[in-house]
Amino acid sequence: MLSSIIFYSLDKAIRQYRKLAQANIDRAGIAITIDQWLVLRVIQEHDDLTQTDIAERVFKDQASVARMINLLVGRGLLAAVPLPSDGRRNQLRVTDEGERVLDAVQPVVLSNRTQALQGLSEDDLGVLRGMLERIYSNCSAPPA
Amino acid sequence: MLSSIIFYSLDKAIRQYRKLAQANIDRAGIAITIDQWLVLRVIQEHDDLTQTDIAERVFKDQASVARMINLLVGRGLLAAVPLPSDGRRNQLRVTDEGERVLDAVQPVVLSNRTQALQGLSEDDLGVLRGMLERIYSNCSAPPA
DNA sequence: GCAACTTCAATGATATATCATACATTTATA
DNA sequence: TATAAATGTATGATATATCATTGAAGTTGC
Repeated sequence: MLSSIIFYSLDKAIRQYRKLAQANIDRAGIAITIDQWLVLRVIQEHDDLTQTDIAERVFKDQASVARMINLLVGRGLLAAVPLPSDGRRNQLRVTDEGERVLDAVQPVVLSNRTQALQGLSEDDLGVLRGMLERIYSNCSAPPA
Repeated sequence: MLSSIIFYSLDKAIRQYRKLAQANIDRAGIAITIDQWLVLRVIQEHDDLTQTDIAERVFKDQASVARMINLLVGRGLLAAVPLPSDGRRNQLRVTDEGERVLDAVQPVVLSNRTQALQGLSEDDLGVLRGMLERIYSNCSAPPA
């Protein structure tokens, strides 16, 4: 029965994509992980998000994001300065070095996607995305 | 462009499914993670695999599998006895307790799948699987 | 039969992932 | 305005993930 292997295929595809993506980033001599890259990009696009907001967007836990942010700050890709308007928060900003890394990663990401999606038309991708979203919402709802 | 979000959707779907699955297993009062379950099942079905073989099947690293096996042995779900024919290996066997856990998890897994795949026909799943396998093989090949 | 190679498993190092909790700071409300 | 509730961040505990290495044990080729 197909349902018995669909999650296996799903897992397999995403893992292999991650491997490819990470390998190509490494090969390009860029020292960042895909997850770090994703967090950095989210912050670049929205510099006013809380850790919880960021976590939601990258589909991770707030605790994970807190630790990734620490790491990125430690590596000089991200700057965190206390926010005067809210004593609990920091203003996060991608540093110049961080911008350089993001710029360097961008073409690699594009070529990864191209390679990964060879042979799939825009229509195919629309269908694929629809089914994935369906699975997502099925899993989000309480059981029938 | 759809390609820019397809991996996001993929990640989102699989993560949500994992959350659902783990929540339902927890709710059933079964103390096992999905990954542990998967490893245990693979061993149940093939009791003559090396850690590397198992790792390949569950799409993880040999080191990860080694640690999971240790954990499962520690929890009494798995037994490891030295293999006379090969001093490097252990014979792995699911214990009675392990079998009980697998039996208990089985219906939960089935109902998870049913819920997650609501509204998708067998044909849909065939198409989905085909595309996922395509992505997988695209990512496995060296870049064109 | 032994040296070179391969395979198998274990482990240190590093980075996550998640939960639960702790603590500080805001915000809401009685 | 005190106090309660909510929010934001950090961190301990535990489990993973991955890479690189180690070391033991098998296999091969000569």
